[in-house]
Amino acid sequence: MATQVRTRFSPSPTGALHLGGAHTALFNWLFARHHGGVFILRIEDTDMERSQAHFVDEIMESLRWLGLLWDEGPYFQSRRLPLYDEFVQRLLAGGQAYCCDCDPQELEARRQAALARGDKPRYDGRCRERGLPLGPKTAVRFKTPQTGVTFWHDQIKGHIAFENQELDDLVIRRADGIPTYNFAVVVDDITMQVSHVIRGDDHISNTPRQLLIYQALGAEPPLFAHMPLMLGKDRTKLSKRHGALPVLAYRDRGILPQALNNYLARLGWSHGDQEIFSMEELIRYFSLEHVGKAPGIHDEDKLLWLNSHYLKETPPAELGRLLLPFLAREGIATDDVAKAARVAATLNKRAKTLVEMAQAARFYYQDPRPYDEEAAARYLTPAAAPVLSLALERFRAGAELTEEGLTALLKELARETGRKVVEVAQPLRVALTGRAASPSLTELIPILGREETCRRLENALHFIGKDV
RNA sequence: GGUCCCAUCGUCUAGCGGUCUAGGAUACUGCCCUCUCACGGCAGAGACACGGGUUCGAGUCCCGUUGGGACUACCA
Repeated sequence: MATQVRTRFSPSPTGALHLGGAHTALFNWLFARHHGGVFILRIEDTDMERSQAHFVDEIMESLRWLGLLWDEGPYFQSRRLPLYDEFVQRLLAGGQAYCCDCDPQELEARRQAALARGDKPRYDGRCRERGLPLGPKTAVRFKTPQTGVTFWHDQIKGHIAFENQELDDLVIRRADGIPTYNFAVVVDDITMQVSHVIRGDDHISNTPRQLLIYQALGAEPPLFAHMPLMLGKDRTKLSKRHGALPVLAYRDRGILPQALNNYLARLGWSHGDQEIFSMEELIRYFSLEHVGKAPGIHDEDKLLWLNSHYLKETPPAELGRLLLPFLAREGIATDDVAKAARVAATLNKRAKTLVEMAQAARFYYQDPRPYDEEAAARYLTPAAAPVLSLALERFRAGAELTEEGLTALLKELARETGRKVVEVAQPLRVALTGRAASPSLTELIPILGREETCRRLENALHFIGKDV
């Protein structure tokens, strides 16, 4: 085994990077970083039909956004074809593989028939001893030992063993010359000197086949670690149907990368009772020993909780900068980072995502009318007019726009109109924000400014039907 | 169907034979704080799938049952 830790993340570009892929990528990245090793990105694009270049870009953009930067690659399997051929030749020469000209369609029909009969659908090895030469219409199959046991010590699951007789002679090189997954992976992991293969446990049943190929090639296999899968609410493999979106969709929903990393890290891995981890802590504490065996169900609520935590932790200046594009998407065009920062500081305890925050920020930038119907009906009543008038008077007269000053003002207004503070605050709130719930008046009024505050109070008085 | 993997609160998990009348987090409920909504604080409810062993002693070890999942391609 290589002395240096080398891990790889090897997505196939047949779709966007989803949560499950990010989970795998994160564990590989953390393991490499923890050991001061190398994290490799390899694109497994041997499925020419379904692979698309733009998915490669999207996968890389997703990883960059998460901060999971790779040290080597991206390598593309489609550009390493001669290498795979070389290894195929070695197996062919050693009698560990053979050519097969069985018709794929016929094979498929036999497969279906076996399945229908309730039999195990496996290749019957009819070309095994025919000694066919490599031709344009021949595939190459691996000669799987028909007896014996193949086993390994999984770094997460422990001892796992398969009877070789359960396996059949898999195709390692298609008739078109393109290697298949199980073969290309082995050749790549050997030549890239991968030390630890950390992947989803849906690959467990591929492992014995790969191990047998390492053996035939006389190469020492890497260590394997099969991590539990992420399941949807219905406990089946996570997919789009579960609302498990591509990584970039989480970005667009206003999820912070740190929240997603923290969430993904804690799914399947733990460090005592700790829930919140900085990337540095994750790197420091991560270990395969503390990765659990049981699959985890994706829990959107927990992600949102972590996101709201990080929203509260992010410094206002940074938050303001992050908020701008989300404001733009709400139709609020502004490049005033300083104001966005002040706005964000009043909203970060009240929002779970940047999208929510941008929506809640609307009143800071736009007239609050039309008022929320229910709120207006309840608070913008003739009975509230005296409060609004008096407030308007004070603001015009230069009431101090500081938190202390405004706190005092609210109390004065209450005393002078003979009401409770809440009874003056709510009409003011609806007049200024259009809604019955908002950040504190004492922090929102200074941001609105004197002029705008007065204008909104006048508008509210007009709304009630009282001239100013 | 076959092979393989898995099994603690709804969910994420701590637990590596005795300290477990099972801990934390989230979600939920109630109370407090309070200009609203949040935040925060406090409290509550909520789990070792079942059955056999092993052991002085089992959530922790073994076997079985049940349940769930993955794989079963000239996809990856």
